[in-house]
Amino acid sequence: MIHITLPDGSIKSYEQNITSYEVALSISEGLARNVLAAIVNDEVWDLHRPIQSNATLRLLTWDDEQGKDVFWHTSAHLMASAIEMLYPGIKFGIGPSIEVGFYYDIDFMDYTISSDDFKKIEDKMAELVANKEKINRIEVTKEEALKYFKKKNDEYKIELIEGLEEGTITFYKSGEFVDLCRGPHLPDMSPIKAIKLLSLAGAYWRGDEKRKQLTRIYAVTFPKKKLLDEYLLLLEEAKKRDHRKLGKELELFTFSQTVGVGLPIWLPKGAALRERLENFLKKVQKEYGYQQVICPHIGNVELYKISGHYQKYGQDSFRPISTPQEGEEFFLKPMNCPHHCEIYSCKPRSYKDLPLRLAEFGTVYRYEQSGELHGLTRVRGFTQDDAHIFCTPDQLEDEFCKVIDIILYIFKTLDFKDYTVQISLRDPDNKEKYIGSDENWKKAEKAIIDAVQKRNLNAVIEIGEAAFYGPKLDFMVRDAIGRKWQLGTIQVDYNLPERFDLEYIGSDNQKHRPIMIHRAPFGSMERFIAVLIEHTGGNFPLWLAFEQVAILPISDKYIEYAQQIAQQLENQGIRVTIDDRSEKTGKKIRDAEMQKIPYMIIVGEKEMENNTVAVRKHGMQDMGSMQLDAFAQIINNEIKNQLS
RNA sequence: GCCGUUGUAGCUCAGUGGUAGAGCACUUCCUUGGUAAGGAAGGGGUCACGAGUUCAACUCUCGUCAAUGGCUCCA
Repeated sequence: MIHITLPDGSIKSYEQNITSYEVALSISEGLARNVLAAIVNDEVWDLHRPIQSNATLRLLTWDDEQGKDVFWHTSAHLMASAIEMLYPGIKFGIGPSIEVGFYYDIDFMDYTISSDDFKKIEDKMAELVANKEKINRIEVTKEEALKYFKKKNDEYKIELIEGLEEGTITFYKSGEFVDLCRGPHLPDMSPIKAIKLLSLAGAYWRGDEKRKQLTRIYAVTFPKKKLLDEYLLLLEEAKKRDHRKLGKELELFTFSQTVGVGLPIWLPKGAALRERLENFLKKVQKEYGYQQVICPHIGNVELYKISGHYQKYGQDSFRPISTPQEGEEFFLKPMNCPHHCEIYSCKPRSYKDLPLRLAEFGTVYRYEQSGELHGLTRVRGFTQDDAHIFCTPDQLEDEFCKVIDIILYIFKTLDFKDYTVQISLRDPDNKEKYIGSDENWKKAEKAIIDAVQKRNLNAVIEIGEAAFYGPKLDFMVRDAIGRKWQLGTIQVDYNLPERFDLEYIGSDNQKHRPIMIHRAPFGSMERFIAVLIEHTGGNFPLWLAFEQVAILPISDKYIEYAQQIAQQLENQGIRVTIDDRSEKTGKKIRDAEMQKIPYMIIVGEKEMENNTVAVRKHGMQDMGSMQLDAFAQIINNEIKNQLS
């Protein structure tokens, strides 16, 4: 007999070689129906793998991330199996599960494939599911494994196997399809009830742009048809919220091929939105002791040689511009920090001046590969809500914490309730990618970790994700429909102060080196607004809306009354537009709704007589009539609540 | 930058080897209407750009540019 410890702490006795599936069955039939895999002693196992000695066991279902993982990983095999039957002789790269769904990288050899073929593949997959093919785990030696794939002439799998250690290698076989795989997998394909191939893309073998490009097929599967329908609905919703689409419809920004690719142009409504966000942040920063500065858009090459950016990025930047007479070279400003270092060093600094917090909405220009450009989220010219804090070592942690507070306050105000935090550290095995001494890196990394602990943030640590000059703390938010976006960033930097030879006189009358914090709560205005558009679906909070109230006179006779009302609201700082077209009320309402104007007020005979307004809120029905003052108070209260 | 897809009116899209269409938007006129589209008329396109094939190209071929889905990259 062996003892199995379950997650609730209970211990049950079973015959040796019992499987997780049998344990599930012994608990309840329903559980056995839903269980997908199991965690045996912290390792994910197949359900039918015998357990030989005492163990802890956690059964995985669709509700567990790891359960989904197994489900999708098995689905990847299912897809590969179907594709191999349809296109014999093709070769397979890798086929992992991803956050939602899975993909498989395939070398289609001489076949051409397009999304028109998806139906055919889906049908074949469904056919294999209907066969209830068992999936078997087979243990082989490395030699056997190599022999199998050499016979198949699959150089990708051969390369993968060659990279593995000597010893047992596992294959998984379902029907005729055999794949190199660590597993685990579902016992058979039958739980896969809904299948959808999503897209087709090129992907370099092993992510290396010098190697062959394979065809990647993205797909998703579910244990219930309903879940697939929900997911497809979510994708549709995401399309509706796409900031590129809404940006056009709401006239926020545009792109012009003549101006240049990746260079957004802000239209009046978008510019107003951006300005409001900037003013909001400026006000917060002022309270936190920041001072605004302004720097030019270009900087002498020398500046970037000092900062180290020239050596690191000079070749990948826009080419320098030069003066006609002297031939001096200038770069378009790719970041603000070197300029801010020059501001620091424009006069001697005392410890009494620190912390010095310099903020700038600095527009920067970076050469991004053409294939990378995407709406407002990846552009060649953008404005950072940048600031650099110069402080003493003693002040570092406190300053860092204050920056965290600003970022969290912004998230709260803009209704990003769900966020995660990532600490990005240096890859210690790849030190040549970074500049600066080991000692400084250690200090900087410790400062971040300490601040995160002090603010009780639940952060994940990523090795090798640091900037080349220092470690950083990144904030990711989840938007209203569950997608993750990277926004704010805070970075500790010991290197630039050294490179620019920044100093302050301490209380000991000695020279000391300040530490620098780079930080941008929004990241960039462009990117942040893109995320805000998708988060809100274009329904901006009242305080940010371009027009807060649309006044809709029922007919021309009431335009004058509408103008009186507009004047009174404008006197209170409320942004108003009057729709004085000779259209019917239904049409005016429809247009105001589509423009996502937060409030409409409809005025006609009744309102004019009683000196009232009929209010309608965006996305809602008629809210009835009220005095203008009462309405203005609703607006003002709503704004006050949003900004509190 | 690489691979795939796409490019027709301001927007969303149909269409054909014989020099182009719809809806919305726009202009004008009629209508003065009470909670998501009132009616009529009109203007608007070198069918992304450049070459080639053809009697003839918006349509077929090649190239360029751009958009787009990914990959690589991201101070």
